[in-house]
Amino acid sequence: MRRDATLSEIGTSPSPRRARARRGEGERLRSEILAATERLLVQTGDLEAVSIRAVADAVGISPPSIYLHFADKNELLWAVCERHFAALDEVIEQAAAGIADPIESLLLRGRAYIRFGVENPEPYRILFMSKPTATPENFPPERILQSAAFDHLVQAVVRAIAAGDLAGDPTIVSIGLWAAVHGITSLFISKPDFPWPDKDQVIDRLLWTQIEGLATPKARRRLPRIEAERGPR
Amino acid sequence: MRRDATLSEIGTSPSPRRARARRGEGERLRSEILAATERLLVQTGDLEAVSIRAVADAVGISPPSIYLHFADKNELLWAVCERHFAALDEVIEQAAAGIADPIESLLLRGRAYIRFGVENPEPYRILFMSKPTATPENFPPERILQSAAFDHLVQAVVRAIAAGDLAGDPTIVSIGLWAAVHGITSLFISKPDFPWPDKDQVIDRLLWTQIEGLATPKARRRLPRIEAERGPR
DNA sequence: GTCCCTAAGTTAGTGACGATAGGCTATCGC
DNA sequence: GCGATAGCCTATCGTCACTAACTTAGGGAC
Repeated sequence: MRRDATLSEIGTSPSPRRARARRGEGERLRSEILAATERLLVQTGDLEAVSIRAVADAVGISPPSIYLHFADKNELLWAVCERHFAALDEVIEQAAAGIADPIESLLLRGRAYIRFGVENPEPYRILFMSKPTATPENFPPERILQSAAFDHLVQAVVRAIAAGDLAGDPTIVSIGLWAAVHGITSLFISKPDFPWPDKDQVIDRLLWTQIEGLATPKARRRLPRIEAERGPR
Repeated sequence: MRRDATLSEIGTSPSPRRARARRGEGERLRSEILAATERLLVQTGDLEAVSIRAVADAVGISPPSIYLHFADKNELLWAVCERHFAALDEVIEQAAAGIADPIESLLLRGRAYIRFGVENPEPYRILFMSKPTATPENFPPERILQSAAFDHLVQAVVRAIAAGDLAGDPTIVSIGLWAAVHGITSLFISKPDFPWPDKDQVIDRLLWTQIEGLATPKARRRLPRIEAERGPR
């Protein structure tokens, strides 16, 4: 629990005392703080290394200056992770781009989601595993529902339903898919030292189970072909 | 981030200075600390309210006395949550007790798991959503695999496979089921203010999707009957 | 009864943390 | 050249987990 990594030990240079911004350029500091925070968060891979003091030192300013641009530490962290949230949408869309088959699309989306989470554990943890009290007011939970990422998932499900491949309420189906991929992602993040069997095998089995469980009989007949193209069932 | 609830505000009486234990009864304090910590954790429902100072005050001792029995705060917290881990196994076994049908058993187990997690959010968070670095040495990740709870799940899956209802590797199937129920549980815990559709409906759809995705064609024919008895698909 | 050992705690303090109150200073319009 | 103010800083608070060193009370030996 005690902090055991001092600032110098985590590789941040001891702050060459940043030059003061010119008049009218006060907002420049805001983006410098954001950049430094993101760097600290991703490089150390440890939220605890991202203290207000550490960020201030990385930027080359005094700790209180951060509060000129962010109400508190949570707002700063969520401002950083909001970019990751947008990036999550992008990598998913990219993974599913050009895929006509609705079932294939959902499979590839799931793989991309899990991959992104595992590769960005600390942002993922803040976005989806933090305490409700830690979410600032400008990032209320309903923003997830209204987000591009969630909307794109629902749209993909709607297309699958329209094609006769899936049945049910699009929102509830989407939440189920989200829960499944979030479940394995968060377990991988929280228990990296768990004696996992082959992780790709675990992921594939989970995704195929979801898809097979959701698919209509008509779509189910198509699954072996998709499996042959896109990975094991 | 700043502490905003003082000790007096969370209902702990201001410590009547506990009587010193007699010789040879030093271990009594250990269980008193455990009990007080659990009470604080469950009553406040907030890990941040459980500080070493708060626990010490609740017991009626000075903070350093806790370190006579626990190496650090994490060890204390995990010692408390280990009981919850055992309790999780019990409620699941109780939920599935007397259920002969392997598929029905898995369904009821899933419901019990989710229910337990949602009803004990802070212990669940510590056990399954905390940082890897926060797990003390006497609770390594492989203990989950060796635990009664996980073993009982695998056994239930093995029985289902033996009955011809499921197919595949028992461990991987079990992990998939775990991931699914953990996913929705942890989302409910992290995002209580998310505009969820009816939560029971979400749970049922997720569980039925898993079961339908895992079931063999033979077992699949039995599902409508189970659905009629045990809740919607 | 008294001595002394040791179990069972305490007091005092360290350095980090998030956050706040209030002060200083360089720049820009005039 | 000068005042206003944007853009920061110094000093400090209260809390945190944790440690070092001290004290006190109980019980056996004599």
